[in-house]
Amino acid sequence: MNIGRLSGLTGVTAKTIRYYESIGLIPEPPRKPSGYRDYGDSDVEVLRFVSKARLLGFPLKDVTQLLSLWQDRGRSSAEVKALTESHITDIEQRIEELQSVRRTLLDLSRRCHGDTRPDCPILDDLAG
Amino acid sequence: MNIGRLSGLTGVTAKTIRYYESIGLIPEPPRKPSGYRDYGDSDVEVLRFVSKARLLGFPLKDVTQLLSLWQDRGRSSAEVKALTESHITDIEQRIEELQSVRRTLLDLSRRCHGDTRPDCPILDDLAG
DNA sequence: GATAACCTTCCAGTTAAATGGAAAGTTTGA
DNA sequence: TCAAACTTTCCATTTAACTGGAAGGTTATC
Repeated sequence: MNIGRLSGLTGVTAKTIRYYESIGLIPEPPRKPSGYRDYGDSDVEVLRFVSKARLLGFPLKDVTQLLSLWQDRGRSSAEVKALTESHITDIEQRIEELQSVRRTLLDLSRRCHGDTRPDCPILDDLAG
Repeated sequence: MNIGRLSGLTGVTAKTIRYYESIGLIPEPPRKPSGYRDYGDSDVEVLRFVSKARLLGFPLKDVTQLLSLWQDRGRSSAEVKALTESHITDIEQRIEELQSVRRTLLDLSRRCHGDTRPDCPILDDLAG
């Protein structure tokens, strides 16, 4: 199938599919005599796998590893789990940073009148 | 004072100070005969303000606005609060996205044996 | 008077993950 | 047959906020 069809079946744009190929994330497909890329059904699976992993926030570097683990019959699930846990840790770190900032901002915001007067604890804090 | 001193007093690198000047976030200071930038005490305050706002995750676009509100005696605190609340909303959105992903990953990870066997619900999910 | 430690500008590169667009070839459908 | 729709490669741009580095001028210290 053409790249457009693969794109339609996976929700990944043709542009992005070529990009994934260019960075070695997915293999180069065979070409038709015209030079058009010629994908098979298994490419649909691969690209869906990639797309799902991206939706779960795995960076492309991790996706590469996940893909190769997926295709490695001799893998240990421990490897996959380790990768995932490390990703979870990253996410939790980011969440905590955001929550800390959020608490500070909520506190400042709560104490700000939010009316026509210029007095503002938010600015006071930034200036302090 | 020289840019290095301003940097030392604020924790913002000289490189970044020049960058802030280049994008119009902070004003161009006068120059000494040598061409060196010559900052005053008020520049320390301004840069500390910027630095604090950045630590609270305000994008530079917002920092520009906050700075000008700070320097506007006729401001209404409502403007500052609105900016802050909009930023809080962004942060909450990001937190929720991360939490949703986190829940999914935790669930998958919990169900993964994490041993030498290849079976892995994480890969199954990505492939499914 | 030398040498280190500053400072200057300017241009390019970083990160991550795509996205935009031009110019040209191919296929499909009326 | 002709035009629309698709595909190709290649190069550049996007976002945000810096950071690196070269080449050269200035100031402070020994």
